[in-house]
Amino acid sequence: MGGGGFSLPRPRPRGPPYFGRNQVASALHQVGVLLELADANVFRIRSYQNGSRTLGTLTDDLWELVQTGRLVDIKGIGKGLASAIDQAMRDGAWPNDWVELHENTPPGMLEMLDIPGLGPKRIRMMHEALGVTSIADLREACESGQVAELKGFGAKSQTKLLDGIDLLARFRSRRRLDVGLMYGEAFQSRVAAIDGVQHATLAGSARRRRETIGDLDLVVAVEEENHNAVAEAILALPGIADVKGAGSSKISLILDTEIFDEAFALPHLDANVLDAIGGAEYESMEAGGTIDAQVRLVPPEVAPFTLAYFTGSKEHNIAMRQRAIDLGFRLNEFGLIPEALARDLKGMDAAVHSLKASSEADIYAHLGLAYVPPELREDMGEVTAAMEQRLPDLLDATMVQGSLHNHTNLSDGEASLEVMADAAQRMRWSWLGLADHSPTLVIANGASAEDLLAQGATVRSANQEWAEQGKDFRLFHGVESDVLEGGRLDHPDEVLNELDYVVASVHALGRWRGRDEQTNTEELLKAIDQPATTVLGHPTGRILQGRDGYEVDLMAVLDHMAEHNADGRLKAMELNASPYRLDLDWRHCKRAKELGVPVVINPDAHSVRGLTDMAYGVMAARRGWLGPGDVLNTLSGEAMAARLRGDEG
DNA sequence: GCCGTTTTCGGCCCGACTGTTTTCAGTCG
Repeated sequence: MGGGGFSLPRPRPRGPPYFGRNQVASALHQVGVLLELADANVFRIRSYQNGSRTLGTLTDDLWELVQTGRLVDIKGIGKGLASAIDQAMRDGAWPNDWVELHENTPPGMLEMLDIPGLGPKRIRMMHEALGVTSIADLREACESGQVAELKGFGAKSQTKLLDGIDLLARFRSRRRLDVGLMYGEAFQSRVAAIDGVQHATLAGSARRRRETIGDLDLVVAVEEENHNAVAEAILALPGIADVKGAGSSKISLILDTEIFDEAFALPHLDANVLDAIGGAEYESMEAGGTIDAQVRLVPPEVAPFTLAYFTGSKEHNIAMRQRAIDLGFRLNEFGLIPEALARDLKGMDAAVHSLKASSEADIYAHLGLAYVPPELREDMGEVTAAMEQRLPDLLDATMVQGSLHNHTNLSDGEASLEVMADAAQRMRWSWLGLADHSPTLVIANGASAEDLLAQGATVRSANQEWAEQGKDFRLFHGVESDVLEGGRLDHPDEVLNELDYVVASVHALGRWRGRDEQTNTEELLKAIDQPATTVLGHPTGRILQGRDGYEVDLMAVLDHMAEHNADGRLKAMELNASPYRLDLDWRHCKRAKELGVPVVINPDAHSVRGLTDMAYGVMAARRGWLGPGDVLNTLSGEAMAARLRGDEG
């Protein structure tokens, strides 16, 4: 994550350690990709990929493991990787062969990996035979007919490559969760309505509620004899821009906005976010956008296995397969088959011997596992937890009583305090926090101290009125303060002391993205140490599909916040619920929970409709293993008031 | 390159589809 370009991370100015955990993970990922293009052993490639993944989610202090020689204790890090990491962190230089791989691989070959249907093997073949080193070269080679003459290629491959290049130029490869779910739910309901379809279920990353969705997976339960008729009906649906492939059990499509009954409309966006994702150009692209979809047609008795298989993730499936193998079974999209009966049989032939399952829960039960909710299927320890019956009870949207970070028309929100409060009550919340922008953020009409304090008076009188009416609803009055040089906040203490809470957020992305991880982390820690700071807002500043966040060691930030909380000072981490942000990332939610750092899910609403973004925040929180006790949003108005005052319990 | 209550060597998840082949390699999920 982060960093942007594809080059080995540069050492920190002060060391050792010269590299942080994220930088080592990034280097391993890059070497994995470069090895693919270099035609290396696939299992060697996988080792680098596994290593990168492991370090990306490692909670132990990597530098400490290096110093105590315990790197090899990490599962997936062996002698080879350990010695490379050890040397790099101590000396500030990556291994020579890694550097050489980079130098010997033209950057254009990396870009070609994004072309659909083209992988490392054929990129390499074209490189060696035709000297193709970029997408532009590839287009030329296709147009002049050279590619079709290569062994293993033909006229069709050549045409598909040209199509793929066009597709790459027009569309992004992944869609945000909110957009992906819109397409997915529209497609699912159209397919479910076809005669002969028993049920159609959205699987894949959409069902796991990932922050972005690559393509839609739809598992469709249909009796065998109806497969052909249903397949034909699907291919005749509106909104199919292209058919990439259609077999007896699998259909691969590209959907466009014709899939929607109503015209495709974008939500209101604040200027900041719109700018980061490309402004008006983005809006027109989104309105003309597409998404890939894979449909699997299976007999009803097989559907639970297919659904589990295509809900994934790949890593979760590998862990599940391993569990099945350990128990003497073979697990695939057709069934859970005792190895003794399956023997040499393949696919559906073997599946006739499968154990029965009427739902996914049965499959987990056959394997001695508790049911794993889709959001957790990422191989982040959920299979082991399911084995030991210690999966968390997850948060759900009905448990939410309020949120802290929302805007009114005092700064850049659309609606007044009264309208926002009314909307929150209609959502059955019992409290709402208002945190308008501070003066430094001129672009967002940051409010002066005077206006802010006047808003506080309005809040108090509104609260008094509700109390007198016996209504269980209250407003909390805060501010979203910019984090300034040296981690200072944007108002003097005497102003901040008048407020219920302070959300400290970084907005000067230009400055923060130009600096190294260590400097950013130190400045963020200082902002957290300010006595008035209650919440750290959108902690990395990322805009999904728009821009990377600034570099920061969030594990260190969370450790620091944990110390404050242990000493009785409330320092909460925001999970910004806007589908354009979903920042805190779910991987770090899990860490916050382990450390006892409270998370507060905030829609960062700039309008009444913005409050409904809360739903995406809850999805991300579930992915991060958070339960009702891990977030502030489930507290009653009274309990929340006590937490903000600093009372115990 | 990693890993080992069958192994320090020989495995490493596995099936569908496509386009090129006439038995298979590449790509994808």
